[in-house]
Amino acid sequence: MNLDDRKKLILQAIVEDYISTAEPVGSRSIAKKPELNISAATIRNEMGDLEDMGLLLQPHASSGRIPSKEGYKFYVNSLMNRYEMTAREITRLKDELLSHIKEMDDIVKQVSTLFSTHTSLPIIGIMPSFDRRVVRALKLVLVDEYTIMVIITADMGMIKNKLLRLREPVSEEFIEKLNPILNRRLAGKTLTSINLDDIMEIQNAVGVNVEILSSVLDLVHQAICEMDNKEVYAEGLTNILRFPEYNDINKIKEIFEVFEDKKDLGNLTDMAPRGKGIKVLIGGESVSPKLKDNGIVLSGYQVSDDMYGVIGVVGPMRMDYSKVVSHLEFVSDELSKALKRRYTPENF
Amino acid sequence: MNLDDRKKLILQAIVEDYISTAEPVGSRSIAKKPELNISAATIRNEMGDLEDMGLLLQPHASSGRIPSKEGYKFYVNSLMNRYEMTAREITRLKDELLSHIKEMDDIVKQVSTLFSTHTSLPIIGIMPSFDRRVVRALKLVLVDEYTIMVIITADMGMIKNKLLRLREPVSEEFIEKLNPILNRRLAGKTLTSINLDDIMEIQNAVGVNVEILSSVLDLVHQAICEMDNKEVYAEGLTNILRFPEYNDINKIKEIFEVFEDKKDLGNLTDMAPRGKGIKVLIGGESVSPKLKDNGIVLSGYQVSDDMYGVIGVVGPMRMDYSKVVSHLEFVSDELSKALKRRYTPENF
DNA sequence: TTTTAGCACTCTACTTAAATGAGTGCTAAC
DNA sequence: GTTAGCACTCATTTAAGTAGAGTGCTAAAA
Repeated sequence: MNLDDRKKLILQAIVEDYISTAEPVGSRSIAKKPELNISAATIRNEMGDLEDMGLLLQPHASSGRIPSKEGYKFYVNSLMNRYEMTAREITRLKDELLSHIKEMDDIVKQVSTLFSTHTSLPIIGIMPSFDRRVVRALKLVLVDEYTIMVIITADMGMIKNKLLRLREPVSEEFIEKLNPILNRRLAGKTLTSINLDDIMEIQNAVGVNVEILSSVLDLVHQAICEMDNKEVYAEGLTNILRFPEYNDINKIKEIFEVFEDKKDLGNLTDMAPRGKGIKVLIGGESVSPKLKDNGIVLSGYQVSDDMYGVIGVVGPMRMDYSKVVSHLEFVSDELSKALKRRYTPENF
Repeated sequence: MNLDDRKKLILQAIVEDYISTAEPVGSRSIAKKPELNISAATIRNEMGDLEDMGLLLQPHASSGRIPSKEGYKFYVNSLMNRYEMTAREITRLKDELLSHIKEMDDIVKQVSTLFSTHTSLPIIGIMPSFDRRVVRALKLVLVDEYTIMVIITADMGMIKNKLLRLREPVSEEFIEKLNPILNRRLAGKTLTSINLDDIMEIQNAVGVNVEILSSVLDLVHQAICEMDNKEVYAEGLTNILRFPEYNDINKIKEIFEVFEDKKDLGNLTDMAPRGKGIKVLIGGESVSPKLKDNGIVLSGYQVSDDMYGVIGVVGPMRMDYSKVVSHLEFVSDELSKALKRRYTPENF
């Protein structure tokens, strides 16, 4: 798509006007801007061209124009000015984040909540997936005679645990015998690479007490599988209700359903940039058809080279991308830093 | 409040009509009912009386009547017929519950979700509070040199755990020394009764290694405090949007805010009946002012004599209390049974 | 060739008025 | 005490008219 400078200026003016007013933009209101010294009639002609090119839409014959999906995309990719956060804003945001984060284990959820109040927009936070982690140690603890806790320590200091309830009692000695075997066989593997074969092998290696061993191992395997589920937080959804595009109850229903189920939101992991950087989705149909009229600004945050989570801002398609992008960039960066600090080996 | 039989019949008819239609009820539509053989004019007179008594309201001068808050209360307490679930319904509900519950630890959340789809109403589930539990054992496990896991086993087979991240490394021996001391001092106490004094006492009793001990003990204390937070689940809130009373965006905002924050919902614990039985709240202002126009049907479910959680159904004040009450009673009962089965000592 | 002023035309949103109808309250008769 | 009848009220719907924002097109100006 190639536009001359004047068309670009006009498109930009229309998009920004529409973003801030939510009303279709007419030629006159653009002509009034002092920085553009063009008559309304000329702008009308240009608008007609932009519409032909698919960048603008006319809700009805005698109304102003609104940006089309393509129009937003072009704006975000080529026209949008970078919003520079003021020193004030930076301080405020930093304060908000730092002063309210209580527990490190819960940091992604908390940052999502705080950032949601900050932006008055819904925020989605996805925990880094555990699956690429290399198992450092696996510990079975006998809690009571029918209950074992599996504690998996992976690299980066990630720790997960799970309770196993058994049908038959086990003894302390059994656990103590099993522990070194499990560790010898599983340490050094990534969680995803541990499969039933490994488990079977261990079973064969031990030989004794087969019946109970197999049920324990089966549960360990289940536990491992469950652990690589990524957790998805969705915070501050009610904020979306302040937008006039959510005057319609069916729209409200749709978006709340997506956020209630959360399953589709997991798809965002594949769409966010791995390392630094921001991705803007104009229309979230690739996440869920119900998000087709939304804009989503995504960022990956990093804990280590091969471990990243996702944090994203959801709004109507008509959202202040420029501002959201800078703020999200900042938050995502702070989050990465905090997590790196937390999970860097030196800190252990 | 004393009503003659005819007034009762009329009030009941009005409430039930309004519950199913959401439209103000006129004298004629009541007069048409064959079981009442009274003319519309008479009914008008009676309606006037019922309005004077504060049981009915007239939205505007020439409209039909709707039940007032008092009207609903009277209906629920004195007029409502018990809804008997059909065999079909019972089978269906049982199937739904049994076939979908995967993990016992998560049962309350899952039952809430399932029951919410079943009733097409929002469900609130509150986990039994841990605070009355008597500590049976407390186990510190060294996960890595900077990380300890506290596992608390209480009576009824309840188990909770928490990670403690330390600033200084600790040794295996230290943990092994601490474990029996902690157990000796804390076992047999209820979680709420464990306070800083106990912790201080232990610290004095040990004496050595004071600095690190105090931070460990401090964290243990924190962990214990955190554990008696009751978890609140709120599932299927979007279901509320199908009611015409939620055509108003501000109403939607209000109720979603309550459910998003969840803090106020914790108040429900004090309002639910302890043992068997159902409590109906007409207007939830005692929970949160934002729920003043809602009806809430509550039930306690029991794990043991002194351990109960809450499950409740939220709807508009105009909801089918009769049906909801029976279904909730049934579900709450099943939940109690399942939990008792799970947490009964014989099963360990 | 490009830009602009002018004007007729279109379409929505708002206002006003009238018609509809559900439902009441009151009165008088049963 | 009950009921039929009737005048009255008020929300809702329908229709018509108006205002206003904005366009597209044409013809003149640059």
